Amino acid sequence: MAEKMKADVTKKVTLGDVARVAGVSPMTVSNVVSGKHALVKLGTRQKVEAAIAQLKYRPIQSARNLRSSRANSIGILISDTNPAFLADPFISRIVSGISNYLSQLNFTLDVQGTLPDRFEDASILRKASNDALCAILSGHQRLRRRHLEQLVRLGQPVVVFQEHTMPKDAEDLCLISQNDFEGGLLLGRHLISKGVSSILFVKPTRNWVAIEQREKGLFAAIAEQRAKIQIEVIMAPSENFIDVLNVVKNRLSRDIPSAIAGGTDLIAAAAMKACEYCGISIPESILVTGFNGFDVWRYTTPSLTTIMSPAYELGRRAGEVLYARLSEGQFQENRIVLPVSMQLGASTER
Amino acid sequence: MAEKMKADVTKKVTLGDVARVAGVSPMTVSNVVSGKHALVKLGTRQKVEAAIAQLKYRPIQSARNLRSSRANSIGILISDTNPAFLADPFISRIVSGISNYLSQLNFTLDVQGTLPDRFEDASILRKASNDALCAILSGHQRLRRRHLEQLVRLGQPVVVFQEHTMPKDAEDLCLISQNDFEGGLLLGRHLISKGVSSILFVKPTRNWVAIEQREKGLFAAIAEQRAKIQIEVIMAPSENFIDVLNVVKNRLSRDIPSAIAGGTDLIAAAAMKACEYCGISIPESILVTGFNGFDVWRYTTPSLTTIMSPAYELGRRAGEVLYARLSEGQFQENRIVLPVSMQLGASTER
DNA sequence: TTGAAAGCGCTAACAA
DNA sequence: TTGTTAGCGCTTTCAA
Repeated sequence: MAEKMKADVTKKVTLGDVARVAGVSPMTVSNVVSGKHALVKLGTRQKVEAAIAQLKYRPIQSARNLRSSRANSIGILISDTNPAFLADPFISRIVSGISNYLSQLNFTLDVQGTLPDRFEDASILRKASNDALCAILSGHQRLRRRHLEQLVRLGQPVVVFQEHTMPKDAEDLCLISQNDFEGGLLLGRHLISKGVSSILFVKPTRNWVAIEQREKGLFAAIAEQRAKIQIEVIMAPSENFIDVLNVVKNRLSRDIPSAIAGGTDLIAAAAMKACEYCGISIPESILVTGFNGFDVWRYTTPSLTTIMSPAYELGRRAGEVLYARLSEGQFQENRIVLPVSMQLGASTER
Repeated sequence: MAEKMKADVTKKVTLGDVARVAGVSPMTVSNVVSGKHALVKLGTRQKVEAAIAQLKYRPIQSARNLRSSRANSIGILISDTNPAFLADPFISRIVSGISNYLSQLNFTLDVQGTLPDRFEDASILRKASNDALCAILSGHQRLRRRHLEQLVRLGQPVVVFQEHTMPKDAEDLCLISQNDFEGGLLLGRHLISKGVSSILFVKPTRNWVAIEQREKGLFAAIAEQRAKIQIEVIMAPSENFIDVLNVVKNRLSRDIPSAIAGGTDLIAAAAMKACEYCGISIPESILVTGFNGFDVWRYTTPSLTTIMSPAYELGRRAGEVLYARLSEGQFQENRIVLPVSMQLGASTER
């Protein structure tokens, strides 16, 4: 008896149990649970709902998935050298955006991080458990290209963020990115309007595509204005605070450009510290801009002029596009580029 | 013929297909795929592995899960008012930690965010698709308590972060938190050692448990030293930068305490801006401390003395504890509290 | 060490 | 509007 009671508590409740209690067939319960209200008379539905509540029935997803051969689940694989891969504000916002969008559609989001050189062994790639995959790549161009091709070869819908080169025969792939070029352009125009005569662009040695685009945008702004502006690019060994600080301090000991454009907000923040250290006041003696404003720009002194990233929106769009792809059988677009906007701060205010 | 080829490409490869190609039974393939190497002769295994590679076979998770009634999956439900719920550095580190730990065990992590008042309707709670659940709660004490009880009633293993009160009859629950009290204590002792005579603790109106603990720790440090130190607590309507800035500016117009302890790093950063605005220099005229050092402390001017949060480790421990729970049938401990450490910055350096 | 049989819980397809 | 039948792809169980 005790044995039996324990079993009652432990054993999972099935559709059949609900059907028995409600006095209907399993199929009717299935229709209620799946929200196919048109197929079930109101009174029947209420009986079923009562039985579901009484038994605390929760559908076993794996059984639904197996039978319907849809997982109602998307996976996202994130390549990053930092074990706390979600700590990157760009990444965390993308993932939040896609997660929220999918939750609302009753989809699950499986999140997995990987080191760039372990990408190909990621367990999420080795089992078929998601209807589609997303990825954020990192590492050198060649490596990212290989990973992109591997994703395409899986033969399922794929969305990749912040990549630009589309592999051949990749119909079931959609690339989503923000307009980094435009961001560089906006900052360049802004600095020119402030009358700068030289710009120092600071980027990490390992420069990824977005940084390249930002740099190109900056150059384009200068070309566009036919302005006689010196532009110099220096590289820090990493995006690490101390590394950037030292490189910039060292560079500033030579002479003082009229503006520093950081490849990212964190680079700009470290550059600002370098200016402070060298006794160069911002914005009086030098202007500073960042890129991808999330929070840092608020906390720097002075507050930082930067480009606002639509990262959350990137994730949401990925959700939309994937859901449409799964419903309609193919992507409507294979490339989506979202606009950015400039956030003015005190660091260029004069 | 074209039809058939298309079908070949599209149709999913099953265990049976692999078995046929390898000339063995499905059971043998299953044993190879599941890594049960002791049960399969080396030569057989190699044949099977060749067939798997040739067919690009990936096991259908839902079928495995259904048959074995284990999902190899953990869900995490995060209650937060911010849609970009992963943008919080504490949360993003917890999730990264658990994700990495589980990936390595071939477990999946399903991530879902929810507004605090929608918690109970979260789709992750309405379907049985994970072997266990984690949660990060938010909102008022009563609400969080209700959510905790709801989680326990699901009848599956649950880990909840940063909660302290254990509901009755909750054997299958483990609470994991960092030692916020100790953090407050460390900061309090540090400030006392610097000879402060008054401390202003700044916290949000909506004060959650961790903040309470930090405050208690601060008070305990003072009690411990029998020091004649004034301590005053003020509340900002939110953790929002501008809100904190205004509240602190307003308070500083009255008089200047010898130290400000922010309930979080962001609060401390805003308080520092307020000091700057009021012409009060840090650390000469006032000391400032934060809490939960992730990145902000590096970028403030001067750099901030703060408590380093073991958030990533919290997540990793959750993974460990859950895996052990699933293997052994019960939690070994129902409460885990991880230590914190102090990070000294220039904001208290004198 | 390998294989055969059975069935996990659900829903597609069809029948009534 | 409801019910019946069959089977999704895998692993448990047992037999050889």
